[in-house]
Amino acid sequence: MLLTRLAQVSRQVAATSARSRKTALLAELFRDAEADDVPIVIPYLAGRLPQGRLGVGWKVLSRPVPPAADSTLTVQEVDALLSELGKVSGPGSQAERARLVGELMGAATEEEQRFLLGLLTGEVRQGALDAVAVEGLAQATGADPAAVRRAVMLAGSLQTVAQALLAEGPGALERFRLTVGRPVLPMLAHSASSVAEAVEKLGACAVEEKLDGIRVQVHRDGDTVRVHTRTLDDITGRLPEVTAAARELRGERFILDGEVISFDAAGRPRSFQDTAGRVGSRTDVAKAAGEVPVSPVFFDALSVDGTDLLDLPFAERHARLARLVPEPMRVRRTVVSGPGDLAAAERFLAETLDRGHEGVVVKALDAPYSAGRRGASWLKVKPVHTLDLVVLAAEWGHGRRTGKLSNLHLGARDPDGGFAMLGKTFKGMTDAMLAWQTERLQELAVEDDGWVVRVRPELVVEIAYDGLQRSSRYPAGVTLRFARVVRYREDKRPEEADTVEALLAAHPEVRP
DNA sequence: TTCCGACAGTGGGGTCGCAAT
DNA sequence: ATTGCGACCCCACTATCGGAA
Repeated sequence: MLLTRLAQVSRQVAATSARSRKTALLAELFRDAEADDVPIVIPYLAGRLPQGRLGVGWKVLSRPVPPAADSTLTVQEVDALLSELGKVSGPGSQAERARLVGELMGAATEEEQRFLLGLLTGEVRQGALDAVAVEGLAQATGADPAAVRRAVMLAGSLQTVAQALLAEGPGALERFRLTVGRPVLPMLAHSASSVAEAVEKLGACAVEEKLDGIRVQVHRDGDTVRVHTRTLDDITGRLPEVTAAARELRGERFILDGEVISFDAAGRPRSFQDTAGRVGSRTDVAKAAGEVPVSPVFFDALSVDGTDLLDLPFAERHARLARLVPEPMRVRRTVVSGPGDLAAAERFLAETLDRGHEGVVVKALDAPYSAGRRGASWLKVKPVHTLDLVVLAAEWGHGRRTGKLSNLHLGARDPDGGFAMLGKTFKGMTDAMLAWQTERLQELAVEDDGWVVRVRPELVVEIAYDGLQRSSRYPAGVTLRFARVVRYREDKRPEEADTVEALLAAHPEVRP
């Protein structure tokens, strides 16, 4: 199949807002794909490369290459070249990657270049990713969409399911069952603003501590243990403690879901930055493990001794987990019967925060494990802090925010009477707020370099955030975690904004 | 007819590893 | 030795579509 066909469909998909139309366009393309093209066409139209990321970013891609006049590239040729690109390493590799990218782009028409650019940066922006591709695949093969979705979650891969489905038809879906050793997409949580709201929604539920570490899925089959992240990357080699812990358990075959986190000598959780740095270390794992040891803490069991537990209610899955995993290796929890039992849930949250954790996850006791979904039956509750900060500058937005001032630079008052930048945010704004702030900030503008618009520090904005973290980038030595706009405070003057000093005093556990 | 679940988009900060300087 | 880039951890929030209620 020619690349131009994919580029055209991608453009058409982007041009329509109706999901049903997007699905139909993808289905038509998938039907036409030859068997050899399927493993390439499917991921491409889901906005991903089958090879994963290739070490090519904006630096290389921003160099313009004159487009070809005619469409001659086949998807096979593109795939072969990108596979080659992925193998390049060592001295001179940046130049070699740039050369290969230049070769590819030079053979592509303007429309094809745009499509390839989206694929290589992971930003196709066609309003359709995996979920719409799955729907299109079901339509193309006449399979039940829910069955296809489930197979994709269990296989952890759209491409594998697509190949089987297009080659063999809907019967092939049977093959994709939960298998020890093959990672499945993990279940995710929604947010709730309070424990009361969460318990009200869920009724009988477990309230579990939420650890601020790295999500892991641990598979053990006899002596073989594999550890995967939320995106199913294999990180077994970086976490010898987890492998050892899994081997100690009194079960030969299982899949467990949990979090990896580092505790200090006093048993308090280390900061997310410390845990993440440890888990990210690959070159000298033994040294990293000596300095920042990590522990697995589990909260769910997907499979035990060959039995698939996914469709069992959480209460039963947890009972199996408790039989397999001793207490210190399980998340602390309390079970409440419903809104009448709210006090117990609130008390548990307070204790969890006292122990230094992030918050809690409230889970319905009767819910199955919804692999790959952001199920409404898990609700996380974290305390939210707010500050009144001053807008120092704003950046012009992209995509649907083109022409709008979007990303705000936020400052707190510093001791010299000026403002210290604490970070940026683009979150929390409605379209109306975007329009309003674009107008208002341009009135305050003192400089516009086409990217950042600096403004007189006069506009006060209320910002919600999850906590402070160390920063080497910002002048106060700290930055806000997950900052988002709550509302503008036109009733406040910049002299009334919060100070760096007060912020640091509110978070004694973080020292710049 | 209205409501709500699921998705995609719009980007944030830190840290590590690697190659270039 | 330092710097810059890319990958990958963590993530919040809004708009929109289309099926459920």
